[in-house]
Amino acid sequence: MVTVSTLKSTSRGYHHGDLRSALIDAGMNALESAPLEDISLRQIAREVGVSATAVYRHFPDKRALLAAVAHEGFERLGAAQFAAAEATAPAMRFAASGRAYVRFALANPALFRLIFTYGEQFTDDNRDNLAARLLRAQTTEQRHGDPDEAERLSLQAWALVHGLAMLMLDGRVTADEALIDRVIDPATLFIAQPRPGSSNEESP
Amino acid sequence: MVTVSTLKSTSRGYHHGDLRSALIDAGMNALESAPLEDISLRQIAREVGVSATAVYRHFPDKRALLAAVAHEGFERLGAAQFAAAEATAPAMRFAASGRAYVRFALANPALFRLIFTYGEQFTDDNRDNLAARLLRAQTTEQRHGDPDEAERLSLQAWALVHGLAMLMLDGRVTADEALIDRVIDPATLFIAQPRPGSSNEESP
DNA sequence: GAAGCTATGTTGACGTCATAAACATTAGAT
DNA sequence: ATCTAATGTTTATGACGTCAACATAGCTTC
Repeated sequence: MVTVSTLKSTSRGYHHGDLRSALIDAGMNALESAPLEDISLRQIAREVGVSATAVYRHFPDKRALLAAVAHEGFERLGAAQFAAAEATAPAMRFAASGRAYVRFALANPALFRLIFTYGEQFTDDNRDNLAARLLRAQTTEQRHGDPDEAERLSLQAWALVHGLAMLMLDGRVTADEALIDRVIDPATLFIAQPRPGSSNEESP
Repeated sequence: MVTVSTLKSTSRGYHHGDLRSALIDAGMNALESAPLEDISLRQIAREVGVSATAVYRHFPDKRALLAAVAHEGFERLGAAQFAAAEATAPAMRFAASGRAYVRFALANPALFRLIFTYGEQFTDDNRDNLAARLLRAQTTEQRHGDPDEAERLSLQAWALVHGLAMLMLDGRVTADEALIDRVIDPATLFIAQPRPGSSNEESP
């Protein structure tokens, strides 16, 4: 998190050294103490000790700066999930990385919102990041290699944890650790395989 | 949606007649053609044909005006879910109201975001609105009256559809009707009752 | 080394925003 | 009819994102 620019910032001059990284760091810091809508380009520039317009040498606009912060945040989210999975027994890893997702959101509310609000759209280039690979691997294993079912499970699992995180951030659901465990419960969620002939069983 | 104030607005004088409702209507309209972050108090006032500061006679600040719009939006979301459930065979109603939730979000992206960003916090007074009652009734039926399990299912179902809606709005998942059906699939979601002793069955 | 080019900063300005204070108008009660 | 409270307007303040014009300094090339 501390970059070359941070070290250089005490020592002068007209030129900063690594302003781009410093701006991203400052943006990340700002998000830790203020909600997303209060983050201003001018404030970030002030933090770094540079004029507001200097930002435009490195980013086309405010949105692009925040998108860079979001990118870094997304990496951290993936890393947090990965670490949680690694620290858990294999059979529980899927649920563990889901819980890590929600906990990350609660620990970094503004950053989490930023990731999904100002985040870059997914393209073939960036779709395959750490978190996505982890999810894909886990769901493929859960579905014993069936790619369609793994795809479905991926979406269901992602939607579930993302929705829970959002509802908790927005105060619609109490942000409580026990509640996270209760919602992300492998025993009550996501039937291992669709029961044969069960697709239309719902109609009377 | 068209209120008295809208009708009176052509025949105006110094006083507006029903400015409060007119501002809410104008806010609702604005959200249909602009993203949430572009909505300004001044623009809404301009739309109604009144000075920006007149708003403060009816709302303490911009946030309060938007909260009023959010309140109205939440009612509409609940009504959309209710209508979808009514138009569906009883056994499919739970899934139908979930799909309606996601479709409402896709049809009203800015309003949907507003509802959960600027929405009032839940209190004992307002927690029990139309959507909440519907969800509670449906989950209680699905769990044959077990209140704990109904509570859990409520959260799981809400988180799932909310997450799916958000991911689609944010462009992380393609906003596709078929995909909604695939994710909200009663056959692969939410085991009817937790299987006895199945908590640790996840390991291969 | 000196000269020049280019990357990287700064200054100042513009239009917009939310909001506050002081003032104007009008609808209703007396 | 007059008074008063509710409801709008004008004007002003400070912050914002962004643009255009200008300043500085680090690097390359001789």
